[in-house]
Amino acid sequence: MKRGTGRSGSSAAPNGVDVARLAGVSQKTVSRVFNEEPYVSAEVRRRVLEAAEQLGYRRNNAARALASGRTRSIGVITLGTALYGPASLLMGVERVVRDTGYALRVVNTMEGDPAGLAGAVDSLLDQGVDGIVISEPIDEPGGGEAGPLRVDVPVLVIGAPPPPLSSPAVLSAGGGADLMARAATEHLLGLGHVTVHHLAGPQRWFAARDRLEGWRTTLVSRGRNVPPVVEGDWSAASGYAAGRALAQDPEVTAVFAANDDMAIGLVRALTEAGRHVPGDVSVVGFDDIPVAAYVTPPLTTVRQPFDAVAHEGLKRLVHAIENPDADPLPASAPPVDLVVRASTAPPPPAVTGRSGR
Amino acid sequence: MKRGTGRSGSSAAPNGVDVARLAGVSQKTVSRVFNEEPYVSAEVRRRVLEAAEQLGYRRNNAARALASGRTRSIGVITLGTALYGPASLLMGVERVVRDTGYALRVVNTMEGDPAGLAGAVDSLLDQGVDGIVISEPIDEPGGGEAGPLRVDVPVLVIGAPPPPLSSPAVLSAGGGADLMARAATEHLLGLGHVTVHHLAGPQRWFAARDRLEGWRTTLVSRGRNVPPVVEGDWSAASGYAAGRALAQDPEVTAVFAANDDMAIGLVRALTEAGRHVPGDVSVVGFDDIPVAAYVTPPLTTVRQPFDAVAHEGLKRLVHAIENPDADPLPASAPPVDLVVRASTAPPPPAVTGRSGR
DNA sequence: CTGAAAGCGCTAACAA
DNA sequence: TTGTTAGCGCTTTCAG
Repeated sequence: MKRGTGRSGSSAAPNGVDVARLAGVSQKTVSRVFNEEPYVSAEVRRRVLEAAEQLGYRRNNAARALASGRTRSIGVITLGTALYGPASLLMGVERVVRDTGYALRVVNTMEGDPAGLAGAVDSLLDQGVDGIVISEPIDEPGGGEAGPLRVDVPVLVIGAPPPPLSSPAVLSAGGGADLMARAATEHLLGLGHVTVHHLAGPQRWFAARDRLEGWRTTLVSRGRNVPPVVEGDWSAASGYAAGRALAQDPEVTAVFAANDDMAIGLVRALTEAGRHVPGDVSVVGFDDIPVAAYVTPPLTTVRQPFDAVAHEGLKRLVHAIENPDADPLPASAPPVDLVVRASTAPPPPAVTGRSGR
Repeated sequence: MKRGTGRSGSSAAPNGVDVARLAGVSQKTVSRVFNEEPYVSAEVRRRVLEAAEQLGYRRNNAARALASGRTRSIGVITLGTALYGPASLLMGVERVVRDTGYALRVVNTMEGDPAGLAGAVDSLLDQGVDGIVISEPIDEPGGGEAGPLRVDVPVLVIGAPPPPLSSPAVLSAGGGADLMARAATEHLLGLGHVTVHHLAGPQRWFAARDRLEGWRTTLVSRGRNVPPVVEGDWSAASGYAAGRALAQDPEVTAVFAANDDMAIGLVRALTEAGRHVPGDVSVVGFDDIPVAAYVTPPLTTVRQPFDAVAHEGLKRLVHAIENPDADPLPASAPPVDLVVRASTAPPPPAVTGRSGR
C-alpha cells in the first residue's frame, strides 16, 4: 500500500507524524501534548500546537481506540418513541454524556423489534462502547429465554430494575415512581374522595407497573376499596376510550392516570359525557408535559425529574467505567414533585356523604 | 508490549488470529468470511463461523475503521429539546440509520451553547463519522463569523436551507413548511375569515420563519390585510401569553399558530377571556402532536411527516456517502396534510366587538 | 523531559 | 479459492 508514512503531500488528513516533523519533535511527543501528559516543556508544547493548528491536525479516534482499548463512548438504548418521558430522558443523557467527555451512540428497540434488547446490546457491543445505558426497558415477548445477557462493560438501567445480565457493574436509576404515584393518590384521597380509580399504562412497561403499584398500596394501606384497573397504551386516544367507559360509572369521582396524554384524553371523554372535571370527577396525570398547565382544565400532575435522574445515573456509570475496581457510588432517590392545578377538587356533595362500602 | 499475537490464553477478547488458528485458516480468510466476500468455500466458511462462535469472537470496530478509513457511522446534531417535532425526527433518523447498517452518534446543540453548531460538527468529526445530519439548525448568536464550516463528509440538513459549509455533498430535506402554512391559512380564509393572525415560533428557527413566510404570502396573494405577527417560543406558556393579548382585539377571528403547543396555550387564553373557540375565534396548529385530537376543542392542525422526511433524506445521504462521485439523488417534497378538527369554523356573524353566542 | 520501537486488529493490494 | 505482506495512526513500554 505504501502511502508513505507521514507524507507531506496534502491530500489526506494529516497525522501525528506530519505534525511531529513540522514541529521538529517525535510523534510520541505530539501524542503527549494532545493527551495533556506531564513532562513536556512549554516550548515544545507550543511548537507542537502550532504545527497541528497549521496542518489542521485532528487525532484519529479509531487509532486511539484501537491502541488504547477504550472508545470513550457510551451507548444508550431507548424505545424509539417521541413520548415526552423517554425523549426527555434521552436529551438529559446526551447532555451529561457529552459533559463527561464521552461520545454518545444511540440504538432504539422498537416495541415488537425481533432482536429486542439483546439485539440492541449486541449492536452497541459491536460498536465498542465503554458503557451502556438502557432507558426504560419493557418486558419482551419471548423475554430472556436465552439466559442472561453477557455484557463486558458497566450498564445503567433507568426506570426499571435491571434485567438478567452479567456485567462488571449493573446500576439502576430513576426509581421512585411508586412514591410519586402514592403522592398522587393521597392527594386525591386527601380531597375527600372515597377511592381512586387508576388508568394504567401498558403493563409491559415497568414504569406502568410501578405507578400502578404505588396507587394500589396507597389504597390498601388506607383501607380503601381498590377498583378494577383500566389499562391504556400511554396515548390520549386510549385515555379517551377509557374515559368513555369510566364516565358511565357514577362511583368514579377520582382518577389517577399513569401519564398526562392519557389524562388529557380521559378528561375529554368525561367532559363529552357530561361529567365535569373537576366538579364531578377529579383527574391527576403523570409527567407534567409542557402543555399540561394549559389544557382545560389545567392538569394536576406529578413532575418527573428527568434531568436529575439522567445526571445522577450517568455520574455513577462513568465512575464505574473509570474505576473498574472501586465500589459503585450509592444511588440517590429523586424528589417527589406533585403539581396541583385545576383538574382536582373535592368530590361532588352527593357522593361525599356515602361511605365507601 | 508483546501481548502475544493470537494468544490462546482466555482473558482478553479473541481476535481474528485466534479464530483463524482454531479454524485452521489464515486470518485474512476470517476477514473474508465476516465481510461476506466472495470466493470462500462453504466448508471453510462453516469452519470459521464455528470457531468464531466457539470463541465468542466479535470484530473490532476500531481496527476496522482504522484500516478502512470508514467508521460506518452517521452523526446527528439536534437541538436537545424534547419538543415533539425534533424528537420525532430524531427517532425517525435513528431507525433509518440503523436499517441502513450504520451506527448513530448524537450530539446536541443546546440553544445558547457557546460552541454552537461548529462545535457540534467538530465533535462529530473528531469521532470520525462518515456523514452528518443536522436537524433543524437555528440561527446562532454570533452566526458564522468564522467563515464557512469545513466538513469532509456529506451533510444532510433537515428543515432548513444549508448553512455556509464546504463539504463533498450538502443535501437538504424537509422543506415545504411554507406550503403547509399556506394550506392552514387558506383553510381559514376558505371558512370566510377576513384575515388570519399568526402566532409565530421564535424567528431564530428557520422552521418558524418558513411557516411565517407561507402564511404571509398567502394573505398577500389573496389581497388580504397582513396583521402584525406575535412571536412565541414554541411553548404553551408563550401561546397563552400571546392569547391574552390577542383576546383583547375583536378583529381577531382566526389564528394560525406555528405549533400545537402554542395553539393549546392560545386556546386556553382565549377561552378564559370569554372568546369561544371556534365560535368566536378559529385556531389552527402545526405538527399534530398526539394529544391534539383530544384537547378541547380538538385541534385543527397540519401534520408533519417526520418519518417520511427522515427516510427520504437519509436515503440520499447514504447514497452520497457510498457513491462519492455519483450525482446526488433528487429530493422529493413531503406531502401536505391538513387535519381538520373542531377548532376552526366560520367567523361569527358580527365581527365587531361582541363575544360569546 | 524526550524518543525509538513494538504492537492494537483489521483491511488492502498482490501473489500463489 | 486462499495466503502474504504492509500498513492505518495511535498508545504503550522501555531507554535515554
